Amino acid sequence: MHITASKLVDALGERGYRITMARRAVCEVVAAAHDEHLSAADIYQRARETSGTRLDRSTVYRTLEALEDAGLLAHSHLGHGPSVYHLAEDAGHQHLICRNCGQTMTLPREEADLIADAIIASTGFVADLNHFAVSGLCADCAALDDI
Amino acid sequence: MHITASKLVDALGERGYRITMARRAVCEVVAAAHDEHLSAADIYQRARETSGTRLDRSTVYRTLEALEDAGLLAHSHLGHGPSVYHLAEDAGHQHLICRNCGQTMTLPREEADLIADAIIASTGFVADLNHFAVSGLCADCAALDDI
DNA sequence: ATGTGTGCAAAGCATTTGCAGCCAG
DNA sequence: CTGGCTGCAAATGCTTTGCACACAT
Repeated sequence: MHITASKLVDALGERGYRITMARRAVCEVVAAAHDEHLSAADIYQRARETSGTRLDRSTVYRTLEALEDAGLLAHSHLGHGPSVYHLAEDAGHQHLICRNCGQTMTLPREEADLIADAIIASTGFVADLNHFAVSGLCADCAALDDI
Repeated sequence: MHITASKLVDALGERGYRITMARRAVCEVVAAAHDEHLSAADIYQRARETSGTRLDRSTVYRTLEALEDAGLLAHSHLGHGPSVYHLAEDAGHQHLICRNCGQTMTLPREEADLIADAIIASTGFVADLNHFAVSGLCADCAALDDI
């Protein structure tokens, strides 16, 4: 099951954050977008559309920061573009982004966990895979071998 | 042995790039900085100091681009800051950056290769580890467990 | 009432681009 | 001599910040 917008809002409330229209709007968008890779700009645009409210980019950033602080949301850096946000519960996988075609895919959680375990065993470093993507060539582009 | 500035310059020449003062200056800095993580701003500053020449940021970026195009240089994204550049021959390891103390360390090449192999086996994706860092907590910060 | 959250505007930072002149080939 | 390369300046894209007012508590 996926977390609902009201759960996000409630969690913010419990953390001492005030519940406002702007925050509600951002929570709706974020909750509705499970699995999608939304940039701050995407969230801003959708939040404006769904809630006719007047809403500023900076408010979106501040709300996303609050959600991250509350441990409900996380952002990843997929490539050279803007950061993308996703629910914390959707985390744990590793993003793979093809430097040739730009396609992004994911490495399943179990695989990612194996890698994280290997890194811990060898260095003691507790890796938070999925914060940064891994760049490379997808199977299709690698097959072209003329990159 | 490490590559020298003149080898970098020569390689640019062979690729059809013209040899200029600006390019020489950038090559000196890059060749002298093996193993260091230099941002474009660092390179700009050092290149200005070492070669009294007048030099512009944009020229540095353009030269770095030329060096990358020639396969001599690569850049990595270590964190939220600027990209860092290093000689292509120094690549192959995976950067680990602690989200708490900001310290960066490296995962040895053999470990990184094992991971890359696991990713290929499971998805066909040819990972270029070391382009993006892995975020997480270093052993020391993880031990604090109050993050 | 009080101070947190808001929109607005402007700054910030890393990087890119347009352009007219310069210099390597 | 000719086009690639330069410095300069300005623009870009994403994100952050300062501020006075608004509103959730």
